Amino acid sequence: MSKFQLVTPAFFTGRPTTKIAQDLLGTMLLYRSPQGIVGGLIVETEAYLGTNDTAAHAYHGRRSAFSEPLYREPGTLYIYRLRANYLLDLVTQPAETPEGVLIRAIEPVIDVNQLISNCGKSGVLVSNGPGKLMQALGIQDQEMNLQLITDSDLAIDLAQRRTPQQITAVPRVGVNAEAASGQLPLRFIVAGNPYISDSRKRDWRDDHGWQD
DNA sequence: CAAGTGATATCCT
DNA sequence: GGATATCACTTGC
Repeated sequence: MSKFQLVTPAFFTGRPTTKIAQDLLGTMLLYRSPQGIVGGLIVETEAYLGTNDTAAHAYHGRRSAFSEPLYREPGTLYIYRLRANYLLDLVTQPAETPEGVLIRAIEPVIDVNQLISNCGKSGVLVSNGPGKLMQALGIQDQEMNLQLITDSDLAIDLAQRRTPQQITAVPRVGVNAEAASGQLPLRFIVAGNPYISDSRKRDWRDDHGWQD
């Protein structure tokens, strides 16, 4: 059994959210599921920058029961439903600063068979999207919403971290290009990884974009 | 109460 | 690989 080095709330503050989003790439997302621990490497994230970000739930200071988690302490889980899907956000920055990072894709690593059977798919379809990765992990409710990651069944392990050869910043998905924040490159990907959502086969690398 | 919204499954070619 | 139908919830009016 390998040693863990789990991130604490301090990981989610002390530097810009854009930096935190990039730091999360290559870290190991773990979930203690009823069937045992499952997990994978984070390969795609998006930064959401609070009240000035037209794409953010907290744009213009909007605050409601729905967006409340964004205003809590760093390391708070923000799990919300978008139509038929559950999405996972990690809250960054101190309380009352409503910023966060959306986890958009992971590369399956721990108990891959369990991840596959949870979603009934194989290959990149297991986790190459924000809703799909939650299905693969087996999270299909909002029980952990508002929990601190350190108090939850989710964790991020730095001991099993891998280093991307190259991080590429591209515009976010589904953000109005006309809006002020539309073209900002706030989506970060591990270049060459097959599990990036909507990635092209020709962009994939044999080593999945990891060093070593 | 109506409008607006992103992700995915499934169909097709 | 591309097009399209289907899904549930939040917010502004």
